[in-house]
Amino acid sequence: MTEARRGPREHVDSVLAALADPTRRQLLDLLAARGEATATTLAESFPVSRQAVLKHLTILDAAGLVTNRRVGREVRYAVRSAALDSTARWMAALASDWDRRLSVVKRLAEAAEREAR
Amino acid sequence: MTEARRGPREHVDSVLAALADPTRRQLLDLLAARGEATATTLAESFPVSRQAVLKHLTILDAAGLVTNRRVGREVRYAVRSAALDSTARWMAALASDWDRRLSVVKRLAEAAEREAR
DNA sequence: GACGTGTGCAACTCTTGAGATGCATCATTT
DNA sequence: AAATGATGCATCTCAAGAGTTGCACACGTC
Repeated sequence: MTEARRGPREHVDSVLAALADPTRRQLLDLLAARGEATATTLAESFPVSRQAVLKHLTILDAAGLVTNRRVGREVRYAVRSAALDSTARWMAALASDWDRRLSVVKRLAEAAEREAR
Repeated sequence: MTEARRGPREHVDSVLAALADPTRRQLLDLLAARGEATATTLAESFPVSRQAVLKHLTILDAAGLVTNRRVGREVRYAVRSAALDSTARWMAALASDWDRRLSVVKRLAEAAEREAR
């Protein structure tokens, strides 16, 4: 179940929730450094249990930030930058949207002040 | 205490943690629409109490996403897009960094395969 | 200076999520 | 098919965070 189909809103939601945890960000960094790794391998270079790592990987997978493929008896995970990239774009758009609205409010305030004179 | 001085790492951390909550994102949207508002006013158009709104505003303030100024006996909050913008840049940089590392790993894998032949 | 309204603080409840443990299961290897 | 090593699942604990309620304090107004 590698990433379910969802609207952009829920997508952003899950990515932000996934990135909110410091452990998951470290995990992503480690994964990016190795290219591909299993939950068991990752847990060895990590201060938490394999099951904890697996939970995080499941969450990251639901957010579309990682993918997994089965190779023999092991499941290898890899980073998937697309979801992160789209969320970055969303944030940038939101930031500029705020700026737009704020400048509008500012203009209105100035107009009201001129009116009051 | 409008946004403490911190390194870029902790900054990103607090922004992501702040944005992880859906209620806070709605709150930011509402704030951006009004330009400026008090915790009491915001709570009136919101399904939560004033204290709950205030808590969220405190967290958003710590993340640098809002500012507050005192006007008479009320405290008015406003959106501050700078922190969001810088976090968006951080995410985009991270995404491209992953891409870079992944392509390196891919090249190494191909080289190893040629070697094996 | 008294009254009303908005803000600030503290304690409490309740849910969520991180982490651990134990055991079952499934695929390779001999 | 037996043994080994990896994954998968269920349950438990514990701490953090969202939300509420109640009350004290501060600021403008009459």
